[in-house]
Amino acid sequence: MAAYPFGEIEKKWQKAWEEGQVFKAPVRPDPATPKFYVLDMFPYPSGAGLHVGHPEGYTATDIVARYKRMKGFNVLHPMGYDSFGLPAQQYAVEHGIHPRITTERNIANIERQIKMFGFSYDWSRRVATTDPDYYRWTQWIFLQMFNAWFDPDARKARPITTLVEKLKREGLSGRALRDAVDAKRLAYMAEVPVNWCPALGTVLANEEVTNEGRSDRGNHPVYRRALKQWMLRITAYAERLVDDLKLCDWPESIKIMQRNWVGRSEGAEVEFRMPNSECRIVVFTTRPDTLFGATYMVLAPEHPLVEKITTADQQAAVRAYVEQAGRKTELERMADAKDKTGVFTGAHAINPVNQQQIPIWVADYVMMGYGTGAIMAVPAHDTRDFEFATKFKLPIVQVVQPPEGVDWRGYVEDGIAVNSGQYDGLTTAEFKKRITAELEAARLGKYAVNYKLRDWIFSRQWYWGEPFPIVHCDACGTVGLPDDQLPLRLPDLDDFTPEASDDPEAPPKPPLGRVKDWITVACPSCGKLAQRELNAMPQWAGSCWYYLRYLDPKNAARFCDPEIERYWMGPNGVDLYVGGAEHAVLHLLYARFWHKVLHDLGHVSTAEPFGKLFNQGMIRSFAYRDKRGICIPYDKVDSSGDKPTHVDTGEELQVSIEKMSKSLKNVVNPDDVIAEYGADTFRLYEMFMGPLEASKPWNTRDVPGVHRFLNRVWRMVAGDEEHASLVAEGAEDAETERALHKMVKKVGDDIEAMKFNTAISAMMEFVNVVYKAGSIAPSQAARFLLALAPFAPHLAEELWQKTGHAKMLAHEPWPEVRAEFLEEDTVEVPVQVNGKLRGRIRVPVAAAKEAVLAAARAEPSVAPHLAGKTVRKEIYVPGKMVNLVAG
RNA sequence: GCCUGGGUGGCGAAAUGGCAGACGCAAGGGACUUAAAAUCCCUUUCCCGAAAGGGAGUGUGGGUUCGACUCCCACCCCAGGCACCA
Repeated sequence: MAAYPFGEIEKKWQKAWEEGQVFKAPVRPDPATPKFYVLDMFPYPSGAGLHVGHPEGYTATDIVARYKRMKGFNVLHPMGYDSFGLPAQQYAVEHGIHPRITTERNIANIERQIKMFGFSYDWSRRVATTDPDYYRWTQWIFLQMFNAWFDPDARKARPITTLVEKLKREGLSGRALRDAVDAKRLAYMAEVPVNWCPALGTVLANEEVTNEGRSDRGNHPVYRRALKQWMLRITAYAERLVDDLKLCDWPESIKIMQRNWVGRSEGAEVEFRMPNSECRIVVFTTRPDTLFGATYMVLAPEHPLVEKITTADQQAAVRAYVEQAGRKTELERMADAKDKTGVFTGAHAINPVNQQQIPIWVADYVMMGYGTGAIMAVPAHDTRDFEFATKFKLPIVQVVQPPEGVDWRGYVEDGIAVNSGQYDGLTTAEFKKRITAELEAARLGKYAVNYKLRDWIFSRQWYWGEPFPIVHCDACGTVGLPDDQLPLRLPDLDDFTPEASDDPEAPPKPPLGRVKDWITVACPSCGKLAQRELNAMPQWAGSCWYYLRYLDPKNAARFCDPEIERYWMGPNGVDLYVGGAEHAVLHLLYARFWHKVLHDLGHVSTAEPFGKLFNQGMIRSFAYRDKRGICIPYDKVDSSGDKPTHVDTGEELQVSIEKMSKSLKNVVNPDDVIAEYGADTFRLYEMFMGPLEASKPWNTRDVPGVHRFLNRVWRMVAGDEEHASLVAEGAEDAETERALHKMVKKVGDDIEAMKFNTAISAMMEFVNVVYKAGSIAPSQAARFLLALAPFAPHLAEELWQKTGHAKMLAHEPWPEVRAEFLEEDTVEVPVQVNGKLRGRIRVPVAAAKEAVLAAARAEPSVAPHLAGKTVRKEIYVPGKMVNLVAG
């Protein structure tokens, strides 16, 4: 395909933009100029480099950034790297290469790739989470949390000193005071059950554990085990994380996912007493109205009361069960969900509403981590209790009357109370309200809210993460480093392997523990020898606040200057944040949490970090399989016929659309596409494929289509050996001018609405109009180039220069749209008879209804359909449609 | 099981109460060329028909409306998320 010289042009303008610092945002912006902060989710610099999914979001934000600059905004459009993490750590373990080296290498490669696309990033603001100048402030924010507590009265975080004062006033001092304070910090240590993999020597996240209860990497056994870990008190923010979603202009589906993740539910805590025992079992229930139907109770295997209440003759069975349950990972417990197991403790509890004695069981379908770790079981109206009761032959008592024709067994919706004494006849809602109030009055229960959300396990036993700025001192306890000792740098190391062990009970030995001259340090508080914290932070840490560092990346005195923060973040935070939906919950929830802590402590001005969020869809691609199910690479597929066939054997192949992956041999490499067609074509293709939010398949066959369009633009403006340019002085044509205004308006509106695919088709239509007309005036060509520039910036700049403009177009104003060019004198109106299209009439825009209807009835293609019928109803939607209802 | 999206030509898609298939790909035809590539022009939802024209048509079945791809009800299929959360 003969093509415009994209390779040369793209290099030329990328160099010009970089050397001219064309996209550098002002360091001290003028508050009078409106701002726009458009942000991409920064990538993890993996060894595989960019895939075609990355530039999809980056192109979209680049279009918006370039457009907003032309509209007169100060645009902040930065890029950086989320460079701590497990892959570099594992690579280091396997190849003995320092993760810093591989990380630097990978960043260099991915940055080279990103720069090929000509994105208008302000590279002077680049950050990497592994830079000591960056993680210094990650550590500083951690210390902010360590030195803060959540004041339930103020519903916000406050400095820990306010708690110390308060507790002192209450008479605490010494060790007791310290323990009480430590237990309330936003960053605290606690013994929690974790997925412990002794062979890897680290704790694993749930998603790193397979269904078989083994490690995703290496297939080593994983055990459930209680270990002392750093925790962040995100649960204190559960309510605000849900409530403040109303401030976020986000896709509703993402908000729903976040709400579900936090999982707020309202109900009551109810206390069950036991005969002949002081023990009391507190349960959480969302259905206090079903108390009369509670026929047994269940404790989680880890529940502290299990041991105390189990009777002698059940001791052995309960112990065996608890021990076996403890060995299962959370995932195994879920896998066994269908088949309920459990053991009777021999003990009974008293149902507070009817004084009945009901048996207490232990079963692993009750989780220690949710509610109180104990439930009242109402088998008639809870699916799980129903299954359990059926299996173990426990009584099932109806207490809710479902609507006519619905079986009450297993009915879990609302209904009318029955078999509930004085409460019979109440609706579920009324009953809940009354019983909760009465339990509260009798001191047997209270209104309660529970969340699925758990506190965030924040430590990892690996090397390649931010070190905790913490020392452990025998005399002073856990002490944060003073600011002047930050950053606490990662010490160098030759062997990154966490100490592996076959013994699941052996204590963790993080790799940092081997750096003998690093681990001991003078306690910042008392000066005696103390031990550094040996764990490192998880990968999420650095990405929780990077959008703030971009604002003021070189500031050595603060994480960000407050005045600069107010300018770029006000009033609603980041104006546009684009990334994949895979971060819908964790990254976005964690970042919101950190932001709220910083907000409470007065360090940032907004309640929410990301005002508007947009999720790009996943780009997948075709995968071809032969009869045996073996994947065939693209260069072995012949798709010239009706059905794809194998180039060598001619065998017909099965096509499917899948995620790109090496094993499916369907990965498209951006480098190859750019080499063949150029970056502008790549950008345009990804934006033209379909709506940004939709998941769609990459189809290499379609790429030449947009490339052809760019060639047409080139020839239209510059011509080539065989074709003269269509630009001609004095070619101002009214039709072209009208088409141009219409196009500019549509492109502008579509960019604002993130509908890039239809913006591109509008530009294609305009070029088709010009080719039909045969010429275009210079001023029209110039305005067309301005509209094209956000999408295909290299080509636009080159043609802009070729048409005699000395200054770059990057900061030219967006072309003006004038209403008089959008209006037409006459309009074509379709005419329907009984809702069926029969003809079209052309009428003046302002024509009266009667005149239009008369013209419609008279239209030759319409009249025959009315012959012999009475027109019963006439509808005219001005400028849109006529419908004649006849019978 | 629950919660989100989505299902429109041979393919990617457009239209979100008012002309279904814009724009692009692929395919077919034509022009240019010794030829090919590139380029330009035309055709292209399906069925009946030589044509004019007619009929059907947006996953399936109902409904609301003068009018439904669009709104409502039920169902089927695909993708993503959650999943013993009491």
